Amino acid sequence: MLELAVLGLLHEGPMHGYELRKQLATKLGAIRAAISYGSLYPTLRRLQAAGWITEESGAKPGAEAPPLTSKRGRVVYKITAEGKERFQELLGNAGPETYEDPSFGVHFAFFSRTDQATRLRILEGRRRRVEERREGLRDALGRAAERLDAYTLELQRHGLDACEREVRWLEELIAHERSGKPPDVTPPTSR
Amino acid sequence: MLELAVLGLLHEGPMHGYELRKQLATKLGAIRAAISYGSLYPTLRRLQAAGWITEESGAKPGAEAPPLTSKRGRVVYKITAEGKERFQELLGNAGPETYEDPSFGVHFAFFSRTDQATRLRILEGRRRRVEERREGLRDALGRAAERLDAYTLELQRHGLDACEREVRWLEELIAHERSGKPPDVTPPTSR
DNA sequence: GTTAGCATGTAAGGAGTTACATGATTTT
DNA sequence: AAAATCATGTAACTCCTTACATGCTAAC
Repeated sequence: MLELAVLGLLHEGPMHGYELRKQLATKLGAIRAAISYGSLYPTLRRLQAAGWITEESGAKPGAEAPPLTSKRGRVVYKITAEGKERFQELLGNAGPETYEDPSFGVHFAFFSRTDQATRLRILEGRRRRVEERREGLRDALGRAAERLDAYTLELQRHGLDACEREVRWLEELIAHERSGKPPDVTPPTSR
Repeated sequence: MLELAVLGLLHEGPMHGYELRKQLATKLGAIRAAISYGSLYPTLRRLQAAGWITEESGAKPGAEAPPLTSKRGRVVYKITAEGKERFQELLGNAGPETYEDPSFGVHFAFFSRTDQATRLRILEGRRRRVEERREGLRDALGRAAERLDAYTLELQRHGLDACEREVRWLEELIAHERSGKPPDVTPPTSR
C-alpha cells in the first residue's frame, strides 16, 4: 500500500520524505490517516534497495543547491524506470478480497495513471466485493435479527446503507468509464 | 479489538473457539471480515493466562456431554468475574484517534452492555473525529483542488459524503441517547 | 468410503505504529 | 535566544494474516 503510494507520488516528480508524507496525507486523506515516519523512511530504503527509486544527488542546474554544510540534509528521491514498471504492476493487482482493505482507495487515487481496461476491472472487482458484503448484511438482518440486540442491528443497518450507497457510486463510475468518456484527467505534472 | 469482542461474546454465554468465530462474523459483519483462527486461538490462550476466561470443564448437568473418547475435542470457554471487569474497562476506552479504526464499531456493537454516560461519551468522541476528517476533506477539496486529478477529487467527494452521512447518523443516535429513551435493548441471553 | 464441514492449533511473516533520538532551519 | 516546524532516522512492539498441520464427525 505504502509502496504503491510512494511510487505513485514520485511518479509526479522528485520529492523528499517529509514532503512525501504531506502530499500523501492530502492525496489519501479520504482513505486513511497520514502514515508515520517510522513506516515511511524504512520503505524508502527498501524501494531504493530494490532499485525502484534513487537519491537525486545530482545538483539540478538552476535550482537552489542544498547547503553543503549540512550533515544530514534532505534526501530527495526520484523514481527509476524499473520503479515505473513496478508501479504499473502494483496498479494492476486488484488487492485482497476484503471489503475494509484500503488498497482499493489507493488504486483509485492513482487511476489517472491506469489504463481504462484496468480501471474497469478494479471497479467491477470492488463492486463485487461490496455487493457480497451487502448480501451478508441483508442476510444477517433477516436471518439472525432476533439473536442480535438493537445496537448491533442499528450498526448493521448503517453498514448496509453504506454498502448500497457505494454500489450506486461504483455503478455510476463504471457506466462513465464504459461510455469512453473518463473524467477530465489532468495529472498535476505530467512527465 | 479481538480481546473486547471475545470477552463480549463470552459475556452472553460459554462458547468454543469455532463457534466464537462464527458469531463474531455475524455480530461484527458490518465492521470487518471474519477473524482468522491464527489470531483467535492465541488470543483465547492469552485471555485464559490472564485469568479473564476459563475452560468450562465441568460437565454441565443436563447438557449433552462431549464424547470422552475424543483426544482433542472442543474447548468451551466462559468468562470469569475478572474478565467481566476487564470487559467493562475496555468498553470505557474510546480507542485511538484515527477515523478508520474499527474499534468504534466494536464498541458500538456492545453498547447494550455499556452504561448510557459511556455510550454518549463514545458517540461524541466518534462524532468529533468524523467531523475533523470531514473538515480535512473539505479543506483539501477547496485549497488543494487544483493540484489533484479528477479521480482523486472524486474519491475525496465520496469520502466527504460518507463523513457527512455518518455525522448525521451520530447526531440522531446522540439525540436519542440524550432523550433517555435508548432503543429496546434486549440482550440475547442476559446473565 | 470419500467429500464436506467441524474443530484446534503452530510458525512465520506482513504492514504498519509508538516512542524515542537527533539535528537543521525558520519564525517570533 | 527561544519556540516552532522541518527533516531523518532506529528499536521495539502490536495486531493481525497466511500457510500449514492435525484429527473428528456427519452426510452422501
